[in-house]
Parts: sequence; C-alpha cells; structure tokens
Amino acid sequence: MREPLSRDRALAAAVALADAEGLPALTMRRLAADLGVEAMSLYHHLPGKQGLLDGLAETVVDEIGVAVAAAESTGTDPDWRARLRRRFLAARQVMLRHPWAPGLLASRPTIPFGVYGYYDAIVATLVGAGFSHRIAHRALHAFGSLALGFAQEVFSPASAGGNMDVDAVEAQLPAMAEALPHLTAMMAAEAHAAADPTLGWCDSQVEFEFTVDLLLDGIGRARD
Amino acid sequence: MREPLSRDRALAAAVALADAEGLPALTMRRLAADLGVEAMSLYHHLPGKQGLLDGLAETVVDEIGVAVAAAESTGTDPDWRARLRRRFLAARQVMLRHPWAPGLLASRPTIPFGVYGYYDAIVATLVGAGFSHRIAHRALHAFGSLALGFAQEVFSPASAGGNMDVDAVEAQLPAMAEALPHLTAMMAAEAHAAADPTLGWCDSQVEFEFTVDLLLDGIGRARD
DNA sequence: ATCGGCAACCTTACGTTGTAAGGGAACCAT
DNA sequence: ATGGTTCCCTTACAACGTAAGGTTGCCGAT
Repeated sequence: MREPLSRDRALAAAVALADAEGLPALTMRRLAADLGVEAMSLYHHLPGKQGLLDGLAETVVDEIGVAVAAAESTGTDPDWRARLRRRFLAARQVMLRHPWAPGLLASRPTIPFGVYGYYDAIVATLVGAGFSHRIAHRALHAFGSLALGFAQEVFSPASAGGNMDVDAVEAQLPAMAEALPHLTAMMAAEAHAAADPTLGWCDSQVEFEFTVDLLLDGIGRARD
Repeated sequence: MREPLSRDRALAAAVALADAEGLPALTMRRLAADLGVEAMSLYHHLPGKQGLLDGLAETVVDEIGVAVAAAESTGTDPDWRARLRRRFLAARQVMLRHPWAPGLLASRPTIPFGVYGYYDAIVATLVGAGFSHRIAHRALHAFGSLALGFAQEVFSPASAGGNMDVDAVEAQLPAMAEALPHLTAMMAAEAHAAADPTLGWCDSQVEFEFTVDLLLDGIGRARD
C-alpha cells in the first residue's frame, strides 16, 4: 500500500510537473495521475485549483526564503548594498530553477504569505542603513519583481508558460530589419540575442546584475 | 442587416469587454454574443483564441504607439531624459485605461509587432544622446516593463485579472503586524496603502515617476 | 466479535471552455 | 438561371474544474 496523499506530497508533485512540462500541463487530472490517484482525491488536501496554485506560489516563495537565508549566512557583510544584492541574486537562482514561477506569482490575485516576511527583511535592512520610511517604500516599488529574482521581460515572455518559437521570430527578422534600424544595429553590436538564454532572450546574469546595481546606486543616492 | 463582422470590429468589442469585465470574461462565446453572432463565426476573422489574444495585445501596443506619438508632438524637447520620460508616462496612461493589459502582455508567448518599433524609437533616442549600443541595450532591460507603462507589482497583482480582495488582506493584517515590524512601521508612516489605488495598492503616479527618474538618472550616469 | 464512525479515495455527472466539420443562405459575376 | 464565394450557423467533441455521493478499510469502543 502506498503512503497516504498529503498536501505536501501533492505540492511537491505539482512543482515537479510544472518544472518538467510547464504550468499549462499542471491540471488536476494530470497531477492526480502523477500521484497515482484520481482527480477528485486532491480535493481532500487542496481547496481546488486556485488553492493548488496558491500553494505552489507559497512553495516557491518559501524556497526563496531558504535560499536567501543560506546566502545571508555565508557572509556577515554589514554593507546594505551587498546584503540586498545577495538577496536578489539568491532569489534569482530559485526562479531559474522554476521558470514558471514569475508568471505564476504575477497571476495570483493574492500575495503569498512569505512575501511579506521577505519584504519586511528588506525594509529592515534599508531602515537599518539610515533610509527613511518614505525612501524605503519607494525603493520597494522601484525594485519591483527584481527583489524576487526576476525581471519583467517584455522581450521574452517565454517564462510565462510555454517556450517561445525562436525560429518564427528569426524568420521575420530580416523583414523588420530595415524598419527598425536602431534596434537592428544594437542587436548586431550586442550579438548575444540568441546565445545565453537563461530566463529569456537576453535576460542573462549580466543584465540582471546591471539593473540591480543601477537601482541600488539610485536609491543610495536618493537617501542622501 | 447588420454590417459584416470583421477583425477590427471583433477586436474592438474584445477590448470593450475586457475593459468592462476583465480578461477572464473574454470567452469566444461571450465575445460572439456581444457582437450578436455565434461563437464559431469569429474563426472566420481570427485564428482562434490565441489569435484573439495576440490581436488584443497588438491593439494595446498600437494604442500606446498613438499615445506616445501624440505626447511626442506636444513638445520638441531635445533632452533625452524628458523625451523618454514623456514616452513612459504616455504609455502608462494607456495601461491605466486597460488594467488587463499588463497581464496579457506578460502572458503572451510572442511579442506584439508594434513593440519592436516602440523599442527602436527608444534606442534611437538613446543613441542620439550619445549612448553606446551596450548601454542602450542594458537600459532597455533595466527599463523593462516601465517602458510600456507598467511596473511589475508583486504587491498588487490585481492588474492581472480579477480584483484583489482588500478586505481579506485587511483582516489578517493585525495578525501579521507583530511578525512584520518594519513593514508595519513603514506602512503606518506612509499610510496611503489603501488610498490612491490606480494600478494596485500603492502604484501611484508618484511611485512610477520616482522609479522612472531613478532609472533615467542611473543610465545617464552609466553613459559617462 | 461486532458495530459505528471516520478518513481516504473513487465513480459519476454537469457546466463551461476552445474548436473541428459541415450545412445553408445571400450575393455576385457569368 | 447557375456556379462560386463569402459569411454565418448548427452540431459535436474533448478537456477542463468540480459538485454529489458511493466504496473501502482501519479504528477504538462496546
């Protein structure tokens, strides 16, 4: 006899399924099948599909929590910039493991509980570094999704579920080239558009860190 | 006899429906009903639901295009900062009219065509102001969704579809207060959490402009 | 040993979604 | 008048989330 189903077992299977085949593949019937169980059995442990997705979001946020805690414990750097930077980069590692997570978090109508704790720690760091509440508040907004490890990449919404059809875009590129001289020139100069696709087209580690540093510099200046 | 259906008429009705009742209400049958037509008739003008959503995204982006063009023509300010700022704020006005647009754009697996033109103009402005292609590229990533008029607000995903249940959050706030001292203190000091909800909790014009200025300052410094 | 109760799980069924397949009516050029 | 084209409708199906109720097997109490 198999061990009884449980919320945790269901959520773990859901994460695995989403990792392997994407969020759209996560259906009640499919998840139940993966667990060797009938669809309706899930309802004894999860309050419906929305509850499942909420649980998924919660799981990811918790995973960010432990990743950040681990990163925090490596160095006791008192510099607020370094501390926040480490947090954001640690969060990003989690997002890289779960490409569906950004889209999921953005789609949830309710905020996973752990996010509040995460943001509280950020505010604590800022206030402890001499920031006013006002600037801290604006900093939170300015960070936006970066604090959780992902950038809203309009250029590469592949993270939002399915994979983008690179070939299709590539095919119509020549046609657009002459209509978009500056973009074309920039892409030619930066020719890593197709290479290095981690969370999307160009969302490489370099871009992410550049933006983080830009923002940290900015709010640091806003404090003074 | 009513005038024949058309792609444009369908898209216009889709925008109106999404504006009035949100993206989830936009179903093929419902849209057809609004047009006084049967669901399958839409397939003669639109390639399925995905095609409809693509068309919707395209429509919004085009709307941003005209809004930006209008804003651009008001002043011939040669300052790149002012020009970009005006663009972003104009784009934001469009997003405020269509709260579902950010979520839609983020969920689309393919990039609406007009976005390329929009970004090309941004690059043109930057390069014209002496930016290297490298910095221009990073600037695009740093701007992220801000260039299109919205911020990835993890604090207020109400824009992603339904409305957030403010009361429910309000109810559990006291319980979290002691666990989140810094967040609580900040919210008390900034007590406009519930007030001024344009695109969400705190995403007011002020926050948006603050972030825009932060980024423009930052990339300006990165150029030098 | 028997019974009641209680989980956990399954079976069936319904409404809603997107959409494939084909039918019919109006128009238009020949 | 006729054949084709365009536009729209009718019917049907598979997949989804889930409401309602049935079945199994274990438990402690009698």
